[in-house]
Amino acid sequence: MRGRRNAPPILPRKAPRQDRSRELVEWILEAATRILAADGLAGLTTNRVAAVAGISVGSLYQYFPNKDAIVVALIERTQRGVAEAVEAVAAQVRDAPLPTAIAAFVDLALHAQYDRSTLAVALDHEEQRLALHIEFAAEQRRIRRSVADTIRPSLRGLAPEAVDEAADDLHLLVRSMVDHAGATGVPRERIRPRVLRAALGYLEACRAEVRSCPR
Amino acid sequence: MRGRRNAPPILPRKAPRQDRSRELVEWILEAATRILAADGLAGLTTNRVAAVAGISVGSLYQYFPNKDAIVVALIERTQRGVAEAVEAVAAQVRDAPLPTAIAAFVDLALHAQYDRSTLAVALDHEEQRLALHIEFAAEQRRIRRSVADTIRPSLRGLAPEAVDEAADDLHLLVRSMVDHAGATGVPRERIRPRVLRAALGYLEACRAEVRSCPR
DNA sequence: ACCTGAACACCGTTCAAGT
DNA sequence: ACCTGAACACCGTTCAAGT
Repeated sequence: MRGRRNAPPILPRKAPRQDRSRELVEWILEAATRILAADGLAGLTTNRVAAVAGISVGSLYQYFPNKDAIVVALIERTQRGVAEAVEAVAAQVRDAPLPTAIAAFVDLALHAQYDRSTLAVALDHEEQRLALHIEFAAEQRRIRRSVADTIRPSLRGLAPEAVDEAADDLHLLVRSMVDHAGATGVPRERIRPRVLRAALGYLEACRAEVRSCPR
Repeated sequence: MRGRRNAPPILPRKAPRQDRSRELVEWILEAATRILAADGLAGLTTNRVAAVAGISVGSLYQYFPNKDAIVVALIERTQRGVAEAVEAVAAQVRDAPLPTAIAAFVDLALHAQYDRSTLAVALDHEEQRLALHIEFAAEQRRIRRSVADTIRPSLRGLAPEAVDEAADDLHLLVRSMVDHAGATGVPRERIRPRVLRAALGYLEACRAEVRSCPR
């Protein structure tokens, strides 16, 4: 477990119980969102967030222990949206053949990568950096479950944990390829077949393994 | 081509032609290496680098236009080592069957991820951030060529550019899975078979494509 | 009890002054 | 021509002073 030592407190300082507090947190996140969308990470300073939110820096620090905590909160919010989208796709392709279902997931990833704002791109990078210090486990599990449910019928005979692992691998594989393509300027229609090949190839390899040593 | 606008000058300010200059650059990089190894990215400040290198900050800025340029230089140096290792492996498995060859590449990646210093981990993260502003193209091409040479015999009938793409995909896929496993604490022997499955599955999917529509 | 914002510590970068 | 390091601008974070 590398990189987990000395983890600074990154979570929100206190759960905003009162309405006013909740509102304040909302203002802060809204301000951060607007700044990120306009100027990216370079423009995001705590003083600017406070100014745009219409409060003082001191107040900001009452709700977030440091700057990263603001970014983490935004990432969590974004990830919730991603998890919901994945669940929606999973529901839609419940009875579709595997290649169709996988294609739907891949297209969702492509959409997320190619049709999105500076904001989302900036958050994506921070997510990778912060992932070493904090776990975005809850949303990760929702995504895993949706993918696992989708591929399970095709992997009959595989241990449940193996299906979960396959779902995680598939998720990572698709996301890595799509992210990298987007970052290096490979056009969407050029990367799509390659991602599909990787995803379906991986699943086919899993099936071959089941066939060769069934349980 | 996202993220390439406003690219600040990140390359070394001047090629150190004289011996003394070359020595200075060497001192700077050595100091940076030592600091990164000891304290990670958080400890890397230009003033500290200068102090450890035994020069003044001003001199440092004569050879590197900014802090990132130092990190980029270190990354390039590291990548040269990686490219050499890949080439060595490729030469070793030249006549081995495909699964053996792929396993050798995967083991190289596993070794790089699991048996390395704080320094390498820190550089890895910076590489992903800086990749948006600068291309580490030369070493990338060397790696691509080695992998492409290795898989080409198994992909007879595929267009040359398609083989290169497959090599890039394979590289990315292996590296992403291994990096992620290392970062989340998945033990090496648990991730190994999954990476092999992904890599070989992808290649098998490529071969299936060739068979279904030969040229 | 909570908000304010000047102040602190620190960092990347510059540039007038030296040699 | 090249090096030096104080100084500048700026940023994250704190805390004494207010209400």
